Amino acid sequence: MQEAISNFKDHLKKHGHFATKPRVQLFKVFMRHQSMSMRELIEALPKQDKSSVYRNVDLFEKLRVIKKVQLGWKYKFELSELFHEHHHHLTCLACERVIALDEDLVIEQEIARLSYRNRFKALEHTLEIRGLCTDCK
Amino acid sequence: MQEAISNFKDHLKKHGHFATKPRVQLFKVFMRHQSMSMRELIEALPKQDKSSVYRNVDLFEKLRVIKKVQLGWKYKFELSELFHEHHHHLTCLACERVIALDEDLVIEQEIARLSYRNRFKALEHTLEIRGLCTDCK
DNA sequence: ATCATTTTGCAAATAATTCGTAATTTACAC
DNA sequence: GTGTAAATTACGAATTATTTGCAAAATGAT
Repeated sequence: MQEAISNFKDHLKKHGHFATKPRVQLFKVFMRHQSMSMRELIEALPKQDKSSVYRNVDLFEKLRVIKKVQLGWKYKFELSELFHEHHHHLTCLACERVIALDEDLVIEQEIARLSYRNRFKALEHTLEIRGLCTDCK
Repeated sequence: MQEAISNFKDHLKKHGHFATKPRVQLFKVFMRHQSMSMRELIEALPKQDKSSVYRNVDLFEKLRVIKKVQLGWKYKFELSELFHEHHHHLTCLACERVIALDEDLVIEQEIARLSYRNRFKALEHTLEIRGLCTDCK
């Protein structure tokens, strides 16, 4: 917990940015939630001006602190593999429930193989499987 | 080509919607392009009112004619596997170039396995690998 | 503590999306 | 083809989301 925060601060500084209070607060919001939409972030930080939230979300994305993920019809943000265990998503198109899957070695390996074959340096990836969950199908 | 269009029309009718001229035009735009953003769609159909484009994109998404995909920092729409060969994406975060990969059996199989294990009916999926292409790394 | 620089908050501008409604178009029965 | 009911469209207006400019506040280094 504390370690993640100081890693985060180092990450910002290493890239020439200040580890300000609003940024740490934003980071903590991401630590508390699996994924957050822009609207949810703004609501979770009522003291902060929303343009600052926008700016910092952009910055976090550029620095790969967070990444954008699709979840059903929406897109949200969540901590990148630099700050959180990697996982994949099953999203129910009916009830919009999201099931997070643990890292899958078969898929990770295949992604490594595909990247290598295309002389591509893979930094991150997202896999979303959309369909119907047990209750909805 | 013609066949895809009549399949599309049947698909609409089967689900209780009219195969109108604006919808067929929109479908043709998707046939001509790998992927399109909302803005690109509106620009590609200057005769159509943009609220109609929005409504039809929503409808297409609901009927799974198209699906939303992430491409780098943006998201776009492209024909779903019902109307186009399935594929995955490598996106360069620096130059934003997108490399489309052919269907990959290892990944498809693993997705089938994961879905089965979670009693989930998978309808579609998207995989995006983000990183740096040969020229940018 | 001081200074140069970055970042924030605020207000205003711009862009994206949704909504209401009248006019048009569609599918279908004749 | 013509008529008809229902769906869909275009248009304008309203909302919502995102971006921008700038003064004030906060940051890290000295």
